[in-house]
Amino acid sequence: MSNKLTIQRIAELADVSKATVSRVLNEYPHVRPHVREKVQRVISETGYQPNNIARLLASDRSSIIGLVISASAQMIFNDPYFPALTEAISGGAADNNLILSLFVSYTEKQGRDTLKGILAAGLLDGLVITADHKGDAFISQLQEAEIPFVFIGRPSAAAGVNYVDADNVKGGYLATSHLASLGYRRIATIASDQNTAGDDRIMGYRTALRERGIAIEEGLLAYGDYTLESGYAAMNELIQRGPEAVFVGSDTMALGALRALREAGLRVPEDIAVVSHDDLPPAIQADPPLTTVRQPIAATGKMAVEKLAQIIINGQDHPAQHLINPVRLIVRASCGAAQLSG
Amino acid sequence: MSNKLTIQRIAELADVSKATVSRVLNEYPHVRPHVREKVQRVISETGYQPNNIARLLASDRSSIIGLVISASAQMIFNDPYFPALTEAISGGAADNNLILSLFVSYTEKQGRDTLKGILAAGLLDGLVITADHKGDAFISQLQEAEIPFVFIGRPSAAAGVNYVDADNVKGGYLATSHLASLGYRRIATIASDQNTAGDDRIMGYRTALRERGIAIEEGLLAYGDYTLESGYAAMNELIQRGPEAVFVGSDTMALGALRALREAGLRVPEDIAVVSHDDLPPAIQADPPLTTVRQPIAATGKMAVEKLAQIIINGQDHPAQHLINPVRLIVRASCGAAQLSG
DNA sequence: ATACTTCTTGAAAGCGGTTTCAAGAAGAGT
DNA sequence: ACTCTTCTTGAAACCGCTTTCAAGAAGTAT
Repeated sequence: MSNKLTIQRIAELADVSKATVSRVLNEYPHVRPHVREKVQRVISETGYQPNNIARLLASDRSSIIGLVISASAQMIFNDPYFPALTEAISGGAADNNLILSLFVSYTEKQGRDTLKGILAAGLLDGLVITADHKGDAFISQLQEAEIPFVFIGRPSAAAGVNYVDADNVKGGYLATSHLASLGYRRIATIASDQNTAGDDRIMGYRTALRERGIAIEEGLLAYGDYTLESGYAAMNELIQRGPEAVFVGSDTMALGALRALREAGLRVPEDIAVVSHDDLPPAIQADPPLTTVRQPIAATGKMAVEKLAQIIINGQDHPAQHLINPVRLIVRASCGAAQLSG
Repeated sequence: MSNKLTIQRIAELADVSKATVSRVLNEYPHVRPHVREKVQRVISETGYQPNNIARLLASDRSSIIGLVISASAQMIFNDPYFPALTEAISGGAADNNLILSLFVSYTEKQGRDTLKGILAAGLLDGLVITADHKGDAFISQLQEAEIPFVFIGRPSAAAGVNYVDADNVKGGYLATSHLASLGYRRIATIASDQNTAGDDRIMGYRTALRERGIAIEEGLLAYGDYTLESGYAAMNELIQRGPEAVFVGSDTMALGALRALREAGLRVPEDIAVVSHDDLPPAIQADPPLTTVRQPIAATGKMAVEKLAQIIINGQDHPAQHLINPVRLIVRASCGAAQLSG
């Protein structure tokens, strides 16, 4: 309604055909420089903005991608991970001239329904999927719909699926090795068995211990679901086992672990060292500040969108790509390293 | 591409014209029940889904609404407020058959640019705007574009603007009155002067004190920006003044305040009582659990979308509506009430 | 010059719906 | 039985842009 200008009007003003205006708009070759300039002048003078909808209809592309977040409410609201990721993806979409639509669901079943609706509507060019569960149920649905998609976080059935992930094995390895190198031997871990990130971090943990010839004591492995509460509960369990150090699978769970330790009268790092994972704001705010494995969330989000944009334009590549982002250890006070060296 | 079915094909199968199929699709009257059923049968048998884009082009409506979040990264990542709100709006959009697009910006200037892009693209039917600043700059831009919009949180220039907000004055009033009724006299507050929510809560605070005949001591007012850190800093300032109680403008800032108190060796609620605002998860997780004013974030988000949907369909109403959601006090341990009564 | 290519360009045919318009069918009133 | 309304319905125009196709213009090789 605000936009009375159509391509037809511009064509008239520039004294060419609609087709030529369209060519200029889409930067096609085969337009004489002289004509191209004239059209561009008219466009900028009038402030003409092509109608996207019409464009989409004619070109069979919407430039809208969806971000599907399927995770428990607990997790979405208490761990800054999802906000951080969402923000990165939002920015990435803007950079790629894509509109980002957001779909949030709390359970796997709800996620499937949401997805069904999205796919049926057929408005989206592609999807970025991220879930706190293994989410394989989504994959067949997506593949059937033949819509381009990229996962964030490796799905457990990853064959043929494009995904972007952090190097979680390395993350668990770095954290654990760091603790081991500081001389700790009884190193516990609080991980998650809900998704592959948790599995991978445990694998890194095991590898690090094995490499150092430290026997793995299954009683030193506890599980949480990324919430502060679960970290608290898991730590309380572990305390019985008298660990010297603990690698916690997320900053938020580490906050819970710290609370459990404080209540038990244990000092960090003097009585027990803590290293966590993610390096989100809580890590710095914690008392003591957490030594943690930094995960490049912003880069991950951006890469996912870029990969998706590329698939949308060029078609799926074979084989599917698995993009793994490097992680690195950020040393703060909770591991006791500063204390030892200082 | 997956969808080879067109309205034309359905028309052929049902042995009617495209126009009639369209009428059935849009639930228009003047179609014989018998014909309507036949068409519906064909539609459900084939699983036909009308092409949205085409629909939009023809009907000049996109069914896409935007959510513009303009707030500092600090705030978006550290306060569950925005995730909670986003989730509610996402759900509300789904309920109203609207697609939600997300736009995040960190600064007011960036927000204006984002908005400019959105408006120029002309793809959206309406916008929900929420900002941590007073954000009035957006309003003229929106009004010029003649796009329907609803604010969440009262903009300072609210005339003629539809908005949904919590009853912040009441929030400040309830919190402060509660503390006063428990016998505290030197009641401090940590508020924000960045947005109207903060202003309103302070107003409620002042009113409550005035009503009880408690003199207002300007030194007992400190300011924060909704981050944990700012709550910590503000509390440290206030400690000098020896308050008996403090009303903190958000749960997250209260967490910071609690830390400052703990470090100062003050016990909550024995040495100083704390009441906060929002009742988001941190309030329960805090130690001690926070007495806080519950703000119906989910309802607010939902109402905003519904209001927007209504404006999109029926046009702007005059005068603009201001929807204020009630708040209520949730009593937990941090105010000392339980202790007194138990 | 002549015959081919290669460029440029506009006309027109979509894209898949919605909406207008007119006409035939059915119902109402006298 | 006849006229005037009100229902139903299909044909066709239209939404605003992209893309195909064909033709005229320009450039090149003989």
